[in-house]
Amino acid sequence: MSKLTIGRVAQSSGVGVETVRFYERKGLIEQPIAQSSFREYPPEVIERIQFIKRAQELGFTLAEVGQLLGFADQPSSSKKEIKQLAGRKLIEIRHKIEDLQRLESTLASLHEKCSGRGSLSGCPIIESIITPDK
Amino acid sequence: MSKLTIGRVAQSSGVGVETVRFYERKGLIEQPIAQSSFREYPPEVIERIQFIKRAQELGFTLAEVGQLLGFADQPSSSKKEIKQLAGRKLIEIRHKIEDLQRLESTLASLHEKCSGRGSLSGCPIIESIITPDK
DNA sequence: CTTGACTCTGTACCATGGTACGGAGTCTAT
DNA sequence: ATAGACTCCGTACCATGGTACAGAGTCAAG
Repeated sequence: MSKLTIGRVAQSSGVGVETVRFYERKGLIEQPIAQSSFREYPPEVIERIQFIKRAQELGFTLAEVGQLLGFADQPSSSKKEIKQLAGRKLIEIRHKIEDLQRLESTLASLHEKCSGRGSLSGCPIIESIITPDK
Repeated sequence: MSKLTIGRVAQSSGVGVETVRFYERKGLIEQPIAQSSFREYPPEVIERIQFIKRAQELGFTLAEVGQLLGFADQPSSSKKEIKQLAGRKLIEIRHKIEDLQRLESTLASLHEKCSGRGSLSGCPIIESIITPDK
């Protein structure tokens, strides 16, 4: 039942004090009802912040983390909603990978073609930017 | 020798008027010396803007496009510098791909594991965010 | 009872790549 | 000569995920 100050919460969860307030403004953590004039957090808020951090690592934006938390907060939520959210994110990530792979192969072949010696004239990288063949 | 107004330049190169001025502020295109009180562009500026757009498509930031243009503008530049810039970008892109691939496999296995049916309890996606096993 | 550490609110700022707008000036065609 | 289209500059705004700071208030220890 020991209530935590924002500073302790921040330190325990590995973020800055400003970040905790930022998450509060974004609606990711509820502003606690305090007896005193300072915020008083229950210890669970630390796990909540770590949830946010890990969801971000999985590629979710803060807005999406908000949805995940919303589902997690409602006992009536269903796995279906979570699965759909994860599915959409998965598709997004796969698209991003494909885009980057195309980019990589274009840039890699240019990089390989460029001798790296001599003046600029005839540099395949510059040439291809000037006159793309796609 | 026909000088172009900013509106024509924007239209011909497929960007907005504000974007042309934005690129000027960023030093990507030089502010033209005008006889009149309006900017007067040589036709070459259209290719320059298209160069910017294509370099962006290759994954270069505007700051890097600025470097590329700086090299391209100096006849004394060497292929070496360009090749180095492209090489760094290539490494960056490959790192990004690897990060996303790790993400993809984590999320894909969670997505697969989740039945998508029933209440939230035991949803592997939520569970894994709460208790990551890595 | 005062000092120092902490917290409060509100706002501004960072990068990135633009977009939008107000109010004034200018240019062109009729 | 005047309407309408265009341009000027400076500044503010968009999203994203925070970070920083000013000036005031609060709290605990000595």
